[in-house]
Amino acid sequence: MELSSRKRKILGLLVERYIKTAEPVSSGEIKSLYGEEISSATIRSELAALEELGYLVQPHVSAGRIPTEPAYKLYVENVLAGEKKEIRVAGVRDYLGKKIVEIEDVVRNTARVISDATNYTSVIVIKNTDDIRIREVKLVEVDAGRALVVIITDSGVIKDNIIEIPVNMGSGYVTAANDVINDLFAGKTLSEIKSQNADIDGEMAPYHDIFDKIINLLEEYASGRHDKVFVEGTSKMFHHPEFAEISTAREFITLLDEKEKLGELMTADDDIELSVRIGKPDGLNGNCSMVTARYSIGGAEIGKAGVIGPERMDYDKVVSVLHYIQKVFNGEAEPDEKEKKNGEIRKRK
Amino acid sequence: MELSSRKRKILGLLVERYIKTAEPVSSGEIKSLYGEEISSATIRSELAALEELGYLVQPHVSAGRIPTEPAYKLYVENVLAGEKKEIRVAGVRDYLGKKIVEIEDVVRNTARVISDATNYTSVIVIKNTDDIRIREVKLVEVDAGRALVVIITDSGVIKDNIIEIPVNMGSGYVTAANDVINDLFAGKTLSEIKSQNADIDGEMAPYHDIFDKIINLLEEYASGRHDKVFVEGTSKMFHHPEFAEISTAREFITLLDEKEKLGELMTADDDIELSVRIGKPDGLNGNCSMVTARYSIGGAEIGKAGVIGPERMDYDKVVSVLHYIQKVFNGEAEPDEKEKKNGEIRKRK
DNA sequence: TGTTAGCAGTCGAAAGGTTAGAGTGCTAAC
DNA sequence: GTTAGCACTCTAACCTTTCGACTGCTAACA
Repeated sequence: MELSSRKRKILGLLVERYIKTAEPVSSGEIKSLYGEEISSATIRSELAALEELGYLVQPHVSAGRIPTEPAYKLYVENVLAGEKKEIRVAGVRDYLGKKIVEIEDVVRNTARVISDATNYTSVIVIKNTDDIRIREVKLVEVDAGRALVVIITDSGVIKDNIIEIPVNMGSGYVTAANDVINDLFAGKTLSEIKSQNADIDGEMAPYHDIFDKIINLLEEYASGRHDKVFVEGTSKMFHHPEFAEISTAREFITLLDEKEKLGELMTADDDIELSVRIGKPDGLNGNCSMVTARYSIGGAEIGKAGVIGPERMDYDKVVSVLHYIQKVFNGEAEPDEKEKKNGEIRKRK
Repeated sequence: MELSSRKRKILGLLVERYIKTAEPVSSGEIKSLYGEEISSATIRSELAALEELGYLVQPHVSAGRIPTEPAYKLYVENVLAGEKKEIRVAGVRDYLGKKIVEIEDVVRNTARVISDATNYTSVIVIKNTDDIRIREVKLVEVDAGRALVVIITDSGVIKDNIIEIPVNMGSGYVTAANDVINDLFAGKTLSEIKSQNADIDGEMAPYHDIFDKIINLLEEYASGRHDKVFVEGTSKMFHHPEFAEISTAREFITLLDEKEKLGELMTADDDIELSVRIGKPDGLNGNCSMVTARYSIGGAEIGKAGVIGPERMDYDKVVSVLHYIQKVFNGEAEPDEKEKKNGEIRKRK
């Protein structure tokens, strides 16, 4: 059912007001925000109607009204449909332009910037790419027909695996295999190696079996890896009155503490470029909301960045900030004046 | 001034009791804990004396007493001097024995185990080892006399550095330099490379200058890196009544949020094997304590693991747990029965 | 039919008052 | 030096009262 335009206006004002003050909004307040001349009694009857429709509730009879979940949803629809506010977040490029880059630092800094700009807790998930890079492979014969495999990758070590090897292949077989295999794997990513697969027949044939087994190990390893979750600005929650109650704060911190669960929550709406989830995203008990954005560097999707905060969240601001960060990472945002000067160098990435 | 043995006993009982209940302890309670026959009036006069000496305070006149900082310090001295409780923490070896190991996972798991075993928030710092491993060095001539250097290390990329190169060295000079330099650096750690320094005269001489410049870049990079800080079990703080007040909780979370500061705090007492700091460790306002232990793997010091909690902390348990973890990492702890079975394989690390 | 002023009614938050009980310090006796 | 006894203090919990913020309703008006 469509709302009358006056109802929509009143509801919009009320939501915005409540986002700002966190206090129930009275008919009088709306009257003074309304612009045109209108009596509070008229507003009261509209409010009563909106309450009937489920958009508002009263904490108690002698209080103003506060928005419900559907009201926020309606509000966010408008925010997303309208022009995005032009927000420029200072400091993002400072570290992106730096000469020395550690990926973790970039992520941590970005999370911090988002948190500082929005004043909410920010979460970034780096999706587990299963393209691991192999540094070294070692084969050690332990007894006839069995060899120990140790694989050193960029992110860790795969050890203590025994594989079967062909017997009766002569004394130098394992050391030879070690060299061949290591040549095939070292410095490459798993997908690069797999695409070589076709080429390794011919003289490599005797090692084909071992090759396959190691690929299996790597794939098992890749599937067991999990996304990395970064949280910044946890203490920001205390800036918002909904977390003044210790029990609410506890629930919130507990969620942030369970990184795996949090990661799943973040990556749930994976097909949506910019997703807003309002109220109890499954597993979150307090009335919280999450806004998450996919982000990619140079076209490749890296993961998700987002914000978690109270249902009464400044969606407009949060959406704008996340949108801006997205653009910066995609290289779409125009640089600031002062940045233009040394743009030539900075563009190299 | 030495305390009489009765005073010491009473103070010890009171501290232990308070650690358990978090409530002011009355003379009557101590009477019932005391063992021998003694009247509460006698205890009261002893308590009054201990208060005079600064070991106790009363929240108000009709309440029992709670220990002060000096009282905890005295108590901890006894804990550290006495035999460490034999604590065995389940699950530590589970992941240490795993076939697939990512360093971050080990750290995160360890932190989680410490937190779960102690019921406090746990912090682990991995000290920045300045022994970076270089994966690849690229030299690209940009114009006469200048080349762009890109260094790829295990932990990140050093880019956008322009160095001066000798002119008039012929057309192939930079590409040749690129190969030589890359051979010298790739796959080695910074300290390994530096120890090669002497050997690179002779035919390498023309590249010596570039070599030095790259070493400089790497050293600058190494000095700019910082320790990695892992926090687990933040929500555990809510299990303790001192954090029921929102302001205390906020201070605590804020500290945990500032990772750099936290890292500094953790690594402050770096010469002490197992350090206990009680009450306001500089920068911590709430009355908190930290217990930290150095830990090493295979002799090499890796960093620090510790626990942060209220001043009223179960020091005995925390010290025992950290001590046990230390032993496990040093390979000193005896394996459990069931672990002995597949010990041969597990010992390889 | 929609809008408005006026007014009675409701409810929470703040302030003040009372009570019960826990624990002390002091005193006097042993 | 130790102890029983007792008066005293102070908090936490509970009640009561008051104040004022808003509302819903009613009746009048355009």
